[in-house]
Order: sequence, then C-alpha cells, then structure tokens
Amino acid sequence: MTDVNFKSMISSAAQDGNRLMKDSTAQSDEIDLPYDLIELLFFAYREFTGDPDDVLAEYDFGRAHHRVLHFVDRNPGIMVTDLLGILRITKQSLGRVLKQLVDAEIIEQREGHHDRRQRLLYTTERGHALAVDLTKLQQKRLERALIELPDGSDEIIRKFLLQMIDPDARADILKLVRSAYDLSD
Amino acid sequence: MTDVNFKSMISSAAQDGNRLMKDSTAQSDEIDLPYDLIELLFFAYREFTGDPDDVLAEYDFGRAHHRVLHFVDRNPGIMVTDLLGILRITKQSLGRVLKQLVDAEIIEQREGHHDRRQRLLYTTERGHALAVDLTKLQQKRLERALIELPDGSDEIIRKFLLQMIDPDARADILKLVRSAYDLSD
DNA sequence: AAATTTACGTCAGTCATATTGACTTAATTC
DNA sequence: GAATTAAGTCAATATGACTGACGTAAATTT
Repeated sequence: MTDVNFKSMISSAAQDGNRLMKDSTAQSDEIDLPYDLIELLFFAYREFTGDPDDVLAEYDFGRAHHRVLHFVDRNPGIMVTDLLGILRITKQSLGRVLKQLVDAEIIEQREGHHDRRQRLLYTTERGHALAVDLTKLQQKRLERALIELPDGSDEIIRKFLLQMIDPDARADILKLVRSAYDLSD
Repeated sequence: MTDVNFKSMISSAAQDGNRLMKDSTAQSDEIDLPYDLIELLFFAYREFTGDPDDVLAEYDFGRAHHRVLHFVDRNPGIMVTDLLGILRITKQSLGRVLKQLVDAEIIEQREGHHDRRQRLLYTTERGHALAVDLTKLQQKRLERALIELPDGSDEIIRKFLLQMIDPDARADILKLVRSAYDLSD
C-alpha cells in the first residue's frame, strides 16, 4: 500500500554536488532555504489526499469528485457559481464531475426558492455518508499526527495554515471554514 | 492575482442543511470531524504551490516540471529510477517532462561513472538558479506564516507534517529531507 | 561464458482533469 | 424593455498521468 521504494537513494545521490560554481559565494544565499518544510509539505499532503483516493476509486471517482463532494456536503444549498469560486475551476471542468455525481445519486440539484435560475447543490443521504466516510479517513491521519504533539499544537497548525493563505483571501476562507476555534490573532 | 471571488457565499449557502435525516442521532458521529483543518490544508497547499506556478508558466512548465527540478536540484546525481520512486510516477510520465527540462537546458544528464547504464541527473547553472528562485518564493510564504507564531512553532509543524506520513515511509523521507533539525521523537 | 537482472528509453493507446471562447436559455434586475 | 446573471453546452486543446509491452546496453549472478 505505502509503496515507498527509495531503494538506493543514498548511494545513488552523490551528495558532493557536481554543479559548477562561478564564484565561491554563489552558495551563500541558499544556505537558509527551508527545504525540509517544503518537502515535508509535499509528502504530507500527498499522503493526506491519498487515503480518500483509494475509496473513491471504487466509485470510479477521482480527486476532483472528492473536492466537489466535500464542499457541497459542507455547504448544503451552495450555488454552482460559488462552488466554482471556491474550487477555482471552470464551469466545464465542474460540469462533467458534477454530472457524474448527480448520476450516481451522490449529489442532488434543486431549483432555487427565490431565484429559479439557480441549481442549488445538496448531498443525498448516500452522498453525505460517503463524504463523512472520507472525512473520517482524513481525521484518523490528522489525529495520529497530532496525538504526539504538545497541547495547543493544533492551534498553532491552524494559524500556520491560515497565514499561508494570502491576506486578502483569508477573510473569505475563514467564513467558509467557519472554524469552531479562535483563529483571530 | 488572488482571484478569490466567493461573492454571495453566505447568502447562497443556506446553512439550515436540508438533508434528510432518518433518525435524529444520525448527526452525532460527525460533530467532531476536523473540517477546519482539512479545508485549511487544502487552501494553504493550493496557495503554496501557486507561487511557483506563475513563474514556471513563463517557461511553459507546469507543476510536474517543478517537482522534477526540485528533487534533482536537491539530489544532484540522482538516478532516474530513484526519482521515479520519490515522485511515484511512471517512466513515461517522467520521460516527457524530463525531456523538456533537458531541451531547455535546465537539467543535464551524465553517464554514471561506475555504471554506464545510468543517466545521472543534475541541474545546470540556469536550472539551479530557477530552482532557487522558486524555493525563495515558497520561503517567503512560509516565513510570513511562521513569523506570527510562538517560538518553536516550526518544530511543531515539522513534526506534524512528518507524522502525517505513514510510519513505514518516514525513515526514507527523513533521509531524503535530511533536515538540519531534530525530528526524532 | 552464459543467463539473468537492472537501468533506461520508447511505442501505442488511454484517461482524468483542466483550459479557452463562444453561444444559448431562462430568469432576474435595472 | 434592456441588461445582467445563473447555468448549461459545444468544440477544440493541453497537461499530466496511466498500462503494457518491447528493446538495448550494461552489470551482476550463476
């Protein structure tokens, strides 16, 4: 399952660095780059999204379906336009994925009460159950990662993640996430 | 640049939740799900990878090119096989991207000293400069996120990310990341 | 020395997810 | 009544991934 397979990693990677250097100071500005954090983020995020992928494959769904399912389940009655804004994809990209989810009776479309142009999106009972299942998988991984850390670490991580987001997007994302925790500085 | 555009988010998302509930306890198991962390991870990671994407677009490169460039730059002399293992993609997927990077004189292939079957990978001077540029973009975002947090937060985040990775993959990834910090528990 | 394995590349075909730009329909708002 | 908005659709395209098979050269094993 966790096919790591770095094999001859160490032996192969000649750590001497054969790269040509024009002057001897060329290295000075790279010494403090946060390579470890960058790479850990890459690997951690890949594992994090990998759990749901295995379940989704049984439905012939991919990551795109997960994202749509997640945000519809979390925002019942969301407009197509707003979903596009959150996911930052085009109508066409969403269209195909959404159609498959509707066909599979995972997501349901209802006409807007006040505005009949709208097709408000809801998860069906099945869809909600699937969304919860996938979230629980991610919960397990998060809890396993947090359990070893000192108290309050989850707060630090929330603030870190929030501050990784561009300041002008934070307010919107906070509204969306509507955390039960205090993220205000 | 940061085209957020959640617009009528709140007004559209009727927070009442019209989903049908068979029994009144159906909600009880979902109450503690870490939706906030899950969504913050999604948005933070998207912003994190978004910075380099803008620069790479000027070269007609995508995220796949970035990943290859990054790990080659960090592991000069790496074998194709090992790179495949890290990225978890197929030879064919790597092939196209790698060819473009070699054609653009970003990456260089050299025959192995001891094993002439190998095509060891190195960044060129240009390639290394690009890799450093992209890393500095990510550094800026990371520093901006960390600066507001209490001392030692970076340690917590490193441990968190490491523990998000499956236990049996951690050793290999640690070797690869070869952090200057103490991640051992 | 011969057989096997490994490293790498390539061919052909496919799939998933995304893009752009134009256009239509229906409904709402100005 | 005109303009705008919400949603869907058409056609064409791009990127990044896949499978499975095959070939070649070099190294290793027997």
